[in-house]
Formats: sequence, structure tokens, C-alpha cells
Amino acid sequence: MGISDRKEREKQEMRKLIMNAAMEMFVKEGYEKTSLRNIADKIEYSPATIYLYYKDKDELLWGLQAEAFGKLNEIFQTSVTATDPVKQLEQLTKTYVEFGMNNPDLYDLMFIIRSPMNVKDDESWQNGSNAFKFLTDVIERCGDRLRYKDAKTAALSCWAMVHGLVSLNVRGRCKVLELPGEEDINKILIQSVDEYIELITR
Amino acid sequence: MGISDRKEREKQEMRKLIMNAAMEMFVKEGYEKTSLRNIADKIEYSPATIYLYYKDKDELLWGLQAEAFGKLNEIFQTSVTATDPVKQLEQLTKTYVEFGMNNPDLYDLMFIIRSPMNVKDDESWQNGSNAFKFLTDVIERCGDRLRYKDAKTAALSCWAMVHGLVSLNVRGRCKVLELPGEEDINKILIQSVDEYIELITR
DNA sequence: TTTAATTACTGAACACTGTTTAGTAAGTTT
DNA sequence: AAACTTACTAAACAGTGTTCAGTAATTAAA
Repeated sequence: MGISDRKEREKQEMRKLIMNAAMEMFVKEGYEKTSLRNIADKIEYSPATIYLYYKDKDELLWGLQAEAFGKLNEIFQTSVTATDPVKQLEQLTKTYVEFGMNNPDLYDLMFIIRSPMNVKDDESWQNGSNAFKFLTDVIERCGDRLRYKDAKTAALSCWAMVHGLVSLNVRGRCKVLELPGEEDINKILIQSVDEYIELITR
Repeated sequence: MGISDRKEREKQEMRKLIMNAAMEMFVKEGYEKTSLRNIADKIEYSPATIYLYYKDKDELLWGLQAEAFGKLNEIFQTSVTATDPVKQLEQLTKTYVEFGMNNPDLYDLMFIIRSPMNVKDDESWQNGSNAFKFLTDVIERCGDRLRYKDAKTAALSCWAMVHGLVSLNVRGRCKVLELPGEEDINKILIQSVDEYIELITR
């Protein structure tokens, strides 16, 4: 059955072709400009063809989301290098903030946009879950060096803090801060994370 | 010039008619269903008419945003009743979280959606700025009872925390938490806020 | 009071969006 | 060579925000 094997291979290649085009479009042109028609144009196929490989736009976005979470996990792996778990937490949170600020569109897709993150037990949810597990593991290793009652709420709070900082910025809500002069917003965020880590450790 | 006065009055009434219809639609049907055509249908005018009173959809959204911020300010005023500034901060943060959880669509419009919050010196920005000032004022009154270096970063961090909690929930990102049983997510959030307040006070 | 100018409004169109369906052309099997 | 299956697309549907020419009513000027 070599033919059906090849057919299956070609099908996966086509899925990848669509996926890659969508991803490239997404990081280059942003969410708004990434329509099915534009993607179809890019890969020189009809828009209807995409529907033969993906149920709808949401399914495509889940794919992008999965890749983005994978990327985040990779960065975590390479950036969190310390042996001290508290130091690890510091590296983790800063890495998170930097990732969000450097990849606003991907961050959007992963943590802000409405549609995805709906279905359980798919790749996207798996990768997202892994990233969160990375955080909870670090926090658990911190043990009683964190001034938190249990690891679960500690993880939630910690995540909420960094996500709050990033998402307020990504969606331009930090103008009310009225930063004096041309202070780098990126540094202020990192500083806030620093202060937070200091605050929750004893 | 009584005529032009009446004309101006009628113009404002029309603006209000559109605004109210849009707001009603927004809180009842959500953002997705609130299209210009639907609004126009509701007030029994042509969609084109709306453009005679609002430059575009964004301008309309700014109006809604302004009202929502006004509403939030009101709630702040009636809910923050304590004399102790730290207690005030606790009331403020909890009120914020509850507002977000009870009015997800409005919260969306105020703190998540992309388009608005662009232009300075308009009503929406004013009201948003006021809400933030409410927070910074409370924090300043707390003085050295907060374990923060300066009031500004304290305010940012505090806001980031509550916004993080609410927005992760509003956009359904808290499923990774894997809450045991049917625990009320609302209570967990309030609990997290509690713990945070406790954490930053000495 | 009749005519001219201004105002308020709309129908229809434009350029998009995601999505579905009927039909075609090629590849595969019999 | 005929029958079947697969891969693909043109065209349409229903929706979006937005613009513009044209109409009817109101106001101002003659």
C-alpha cells in the first residue's frame, strides 16, 4: 500500500504548507491581515482548499497556538538555567514577560484571543498545559521559600501578575501610567516582576 | 437662534439614541452580535445614518468605553467605604475583580479589546484615567504600610494582578488549573486577591 | 409666497470576511 | 477503456464596516 502512504504523506505536507504560511503571515502581518483568503493567496490555492485540511479557521488557529506554546516551552527550557528554584522563578517570569513583549501577536493568540483554547486533549492544550506545569513545578520546588499557602494559588497569582503586566501593555492600556519622559516600558515591567518576586520570597 | 439650538439638541438626542441601543445590545448580546447593521435595525434607521453621528465604529466603542469606565468609577465610590486605606485597597481590588467577572463584555471593551483607548484627551480616556487615579490615591494613602518602593509601580503591579486574574478568566485560560470538582472560580479569584493584599502589606 | 439652499436620511454599492456546494479535471482501480 | 475516487476550484451565501449619490423635508432668502 505505497500509494495510500504517499497520499497520507502529501496530506500532511499540505497541512504543513498551510500552517507555515499562516504562521509566517501571522508573525509578519499580524492577526488582522491573516485571513483565509490571504493565506490561500500566499500558497497559491483556493480558499476552499484550506477547508479540506482544516475544519475551520479556529482549527487553524489552534495549530498556530500549539506551535506558539511549543516555542514558549523551548525558550523556558533554554532560559531557566539556575539551580536555585527561586532564581528559576525569577528567570521564568522574566522570560515570560520578554516573550510577550517581543511576540505580541503570538501572545495574543495564546492568552488573549477568544476562540482557541476551547477543546481539551488537543495539541494546543497539551503544550499550554506543559508551560503551566513548568511554572507550577518551579513553584513547588521553591517550597516554603515562597510566602504562599499552597502551590496552586501561588502559580495562579504568579501567572496573573506577569500576564497582567504583558497584556495591559500589549493592548496599550498602560498609557494612563503617564511615564515620565521616554522611559523604556520594558524595563519597568521587568522591574515590576523583580519587585514581585522579592515580595513573595522570604 | 432657537432653531440651531433645537437642531443641536436633536443631534445630541440622536447620538444618545444610537449610544443607548449600542450599549443595550452590547450587554445583552455581547460584542460579536453588536454590528452597525444590528444597531441600525434596532433604532429603525439605516446603517449609513449612524455615520452621520459617529465617525466610525471605533468612535462608537469609545463612547461605550467611557460609559463603562463611568460605571466602574461609580461602583468604586459606593464600594470603597472603609477608613483604613489598606482596607480600602482590599475593597477596591475585590470590587474590580467582581466587576470584571460580572460584566465580561464591558470588561473586554475597557481592558482587552484592541481598537479603543487610542486617543488621548477624550471622555473615555478621562474616565479610565480617573479609575486608575482612584487606585493610585488609595495606594498613596497606604504609604509605608505597603511593601513597595514607590506608589507608581505599586499601582501598576496591583492593577496587573487583578487584571491578570480577571482577563485570564474572561478569556477562558484558567482551565489549565484543573480545579478539583465544581469549585467556584469566583471565590478562588477573591481568595487570590486576599492573599496578594496580605502579601504586600506589612 | 415662491424659490433657493441646507439638512437629514437612505439604497445601493464596494471591498472585505468565513464558509458551503456543485462541478471539473486528474489520478487510481477495475 | 471504463468506472470510480480524489484534489481542487469557481461561484455563491450571508455577514461585516464604510462610502456616496440621490431624495425628501426643512429652513432661508427673494
